[in-house]
Amino acid sequence: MPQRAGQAARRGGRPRDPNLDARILEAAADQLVSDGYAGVSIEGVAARAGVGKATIYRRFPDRAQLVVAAVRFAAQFDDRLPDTGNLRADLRVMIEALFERLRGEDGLLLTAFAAERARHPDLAEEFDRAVVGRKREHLRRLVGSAVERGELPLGADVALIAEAGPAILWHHALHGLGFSDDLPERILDLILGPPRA
Amino acid sequence: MPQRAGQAARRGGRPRDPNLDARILEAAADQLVSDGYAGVSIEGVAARAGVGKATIYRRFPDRAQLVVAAVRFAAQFDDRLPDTGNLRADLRVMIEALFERLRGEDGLLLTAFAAERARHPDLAEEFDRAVVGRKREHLRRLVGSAVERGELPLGADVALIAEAGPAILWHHALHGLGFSDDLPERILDLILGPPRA
Amino acid sequence: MPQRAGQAARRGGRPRDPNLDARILEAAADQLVSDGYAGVSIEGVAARAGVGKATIYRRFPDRAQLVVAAVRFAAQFDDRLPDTGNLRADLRVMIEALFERLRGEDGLLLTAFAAERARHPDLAEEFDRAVVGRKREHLRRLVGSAVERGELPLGADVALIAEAGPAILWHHALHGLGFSDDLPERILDLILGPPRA
Amino acid sequence: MPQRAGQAARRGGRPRDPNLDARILEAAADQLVSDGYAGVSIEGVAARAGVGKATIYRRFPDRAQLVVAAVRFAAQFDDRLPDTGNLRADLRVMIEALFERLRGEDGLLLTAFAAERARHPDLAEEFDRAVVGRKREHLRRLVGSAVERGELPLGADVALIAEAGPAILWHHALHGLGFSDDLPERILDLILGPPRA
DNA sequence: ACATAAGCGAGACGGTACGTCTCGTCTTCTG
DNA sequence: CAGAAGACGAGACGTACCGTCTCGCTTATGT
Repeated sequence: MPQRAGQAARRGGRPRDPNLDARILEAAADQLVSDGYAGVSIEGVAARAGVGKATIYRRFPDRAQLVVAAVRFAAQFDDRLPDTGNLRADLRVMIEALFERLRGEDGLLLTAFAAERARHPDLAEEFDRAVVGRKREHLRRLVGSAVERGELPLGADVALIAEAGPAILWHHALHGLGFSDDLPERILDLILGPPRA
Repeated sequence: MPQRAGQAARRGGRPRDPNLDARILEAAADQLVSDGYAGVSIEGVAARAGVGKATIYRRFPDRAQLVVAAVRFAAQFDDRLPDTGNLRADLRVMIEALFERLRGEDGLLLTAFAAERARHPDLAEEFDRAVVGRKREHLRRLVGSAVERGELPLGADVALIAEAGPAILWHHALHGLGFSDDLPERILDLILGPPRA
Repeated sequence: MPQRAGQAARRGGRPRDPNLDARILEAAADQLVSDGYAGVSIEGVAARAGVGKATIYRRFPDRAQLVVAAVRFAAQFDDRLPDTGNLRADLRVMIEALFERLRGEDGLLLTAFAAERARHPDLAEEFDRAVVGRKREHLRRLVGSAVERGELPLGADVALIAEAGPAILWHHALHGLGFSDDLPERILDLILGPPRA
Repeated sequence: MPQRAGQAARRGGRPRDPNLDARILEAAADQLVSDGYAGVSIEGVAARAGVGKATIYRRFPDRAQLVVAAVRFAAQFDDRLPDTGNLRADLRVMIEALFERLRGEDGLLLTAFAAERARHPDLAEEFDRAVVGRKREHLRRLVGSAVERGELPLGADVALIAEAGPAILWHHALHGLGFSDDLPERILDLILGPPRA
């Protein structure tokens, strides 16, 4: 996200060209996918976007921030959060959404980004709060409600059940373990037990 | 691991100074922990170790290899692989080993390194083959045997059960979710069901 | 000198603020004295003068012109051009004027500027045409008239006699040779011969 | 002159490649002549010399120093100092030497350098001591001897006569006044009087 | 009175060059 | 030969200005 994004802070001066935000982020995302994080040089992005270096530095203080923004931009996290009252169904929707992301085009982007989070805890926090956190909490709520409804036994480990799906999917992504089509269903079977006949 | 490690390939001349291996790897590990992978510059390591650059390049062809070696060196992966015939017990040993590592001093080193694997597939492969792979396969074997013994139902998802523990632990480490003492046991409960009375 | 100075070219619109001319030129002259020509950045001058960059570019097409104007402004070249019919007297007036300038406060400004002329021929031309040229020609005229009047012999080297004074003074300034009080008179003695009893 | 030129300061490490000194200075001098001082960019010189930027910065701390060195390199100041006992003849030799330099290929180089001296008094001093000073003193000696020999009247202004020639020549160079063939002789006539029949 | 037109502070824009840093290779000298 | 020291070509880093170009606003003039 470009610096000074929402603030109406400007008093004078020529306004930033919003088209450039997109061109820069696209270029950065392209570079990230094709050459990895190490290949995202500011000079390269500037050249690819047809933009001066200063125009990038005006928006992003350094490479890491640029990459974070590029990830958010390229992999628009606008997923709907399901809540039908059926735990297995809701869980399946959420797990499949992440599954599709990770095995799709955004996969590389996301795993490249996952690398960055460990290095920059502040960025990680910010990203988590804005994107991942929402989903984590929703998952917890879904599982919690299921316990209240009696769909799960009373002593069920809500937190762990909510976490396990994403944990396994990310583990696959980060270790290149492959994404066969039945993976989401297998995960559901593992954490909820096999579907009742 | 230094190049030409065991081979008796040398014919004459001054032998490599073995103290330097350690000094180099320590310097690299320090650097990795304090500044992340990007902070591990060959020049920096050379300076910190009081060594010439060529002395490093003589042992490691590039940064990635040096870092892998440094991680192996710093976090000696010499864990015993348990096989008592009791799945829950064996699993507990392995999960607790990883658990202690990740929440202990080596945690930062390992997560820093895990971050980089996504960025540098070559590095990841190299590390997996040498270190992680062995354990992954042993876990699979343990679970497989349990099915054969009847300790687990016939249709049990061996691969997923073997994976779930490490996946959840790494997820905690990479997302800063905390390592309360009961986490290993909760994981066992989740993937194996609660212990039989 | 600001572009479009006298022309009544304007038909409408807000008129230029004349105070700004002075503020800009003062800022530029300050900068020139303290940091040399290389230190005169348009952005710096704009900041120091509390003015937008465009306001400068509206008046001066580029740095060189701005600096020339600043020098003229700071070291007001409004010297009277003497013509009494007595060559030695007239020459003395002109030489002493330059002498006082070079050893006085403006000396630094002028030598700093003189240094740059060699580097920036455009700047030199512009300055010569506007400032130095007038005096050079006047000096030539004075010497020429003296020949016509018979004050100097017929074969006298008018051009060289006119030049020699400034040449020697500048040589002193640029080589730090000092400005003792009798220097002007010694110069007159050299190029005109000792005064007749 | 490259930094650390004569000192035997090195204890280890690969020695500087002396060929590069020449290639760099030639490139810089070329650039200086063809595009003026402003056209001497480090990047340009590096490219033209087929050399990395660091290789230049290792030798010269900045542009100015590089240019000074290039001037010294390109315009080897090895002139002979004449002393035949005939003032006019000796003076003519020295004045013609400077004359030829200033109107020849080195002229641009030298005037560009003259600019630099004003900015960096220390460099000026060093250069003067090594190159210009020798000639200045020799000129003074020549004129002084002429007085002693009775070739000049007893009250003659030795210092000024010695100075006038270079002063006028440099004045021509710095103000682009042209170098017609008879200039040296005219200067002699002015400061010594016309040759005796 | 009110459009027209320019001046103005501010600052974004595509560029170029700066001087610094590290890469991985190479060359020399000392043990 | 190993090792330290460090030069080398390459090229990215983040900064500073260049000269041009919008912005929203202010200030005259000319109808």
